[in-house]
Amino acid sequence: MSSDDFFGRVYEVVKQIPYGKVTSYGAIARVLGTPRSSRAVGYAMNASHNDPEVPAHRVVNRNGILTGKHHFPGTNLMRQLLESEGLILEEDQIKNFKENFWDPMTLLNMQNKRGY
DNA sequence: TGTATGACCGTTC
DNA sequence: AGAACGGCCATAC
Repeated sequence: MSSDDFFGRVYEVVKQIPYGKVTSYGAIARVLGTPRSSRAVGYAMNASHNDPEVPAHRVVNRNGILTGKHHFPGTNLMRQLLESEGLILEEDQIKNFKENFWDPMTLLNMQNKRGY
């Protein structure tokens, strides 16, 4: 994938989300340098089925709500995937969202500290 | 080339 | 504090 491919960049960020952690569309948009493109991030996730490597279930909205649940096969797949990673869900909302939120910008800071 | 759509977000009533 | 509105960006047709 080329670095000017928006979808590709979104997928690269999503792939970096640690196991058991989640992030938001807006956070991804910010780290890509386009803070207002959160909707486009969601659009990219809609097409993420092209790349099975992308853990799309770890991306929720800023309220920790599983807005993309209905885009997964089955009825509760997204929820089950998150629960299997140790997250606690209240209906379709992540209960301990703040504690398990992972900001992609953290990764960039780490890379910068490493001298890159 | 122009219009319509969406797995969103921040601000404003 | 909760609901409603508008804006913004990248695709699809």
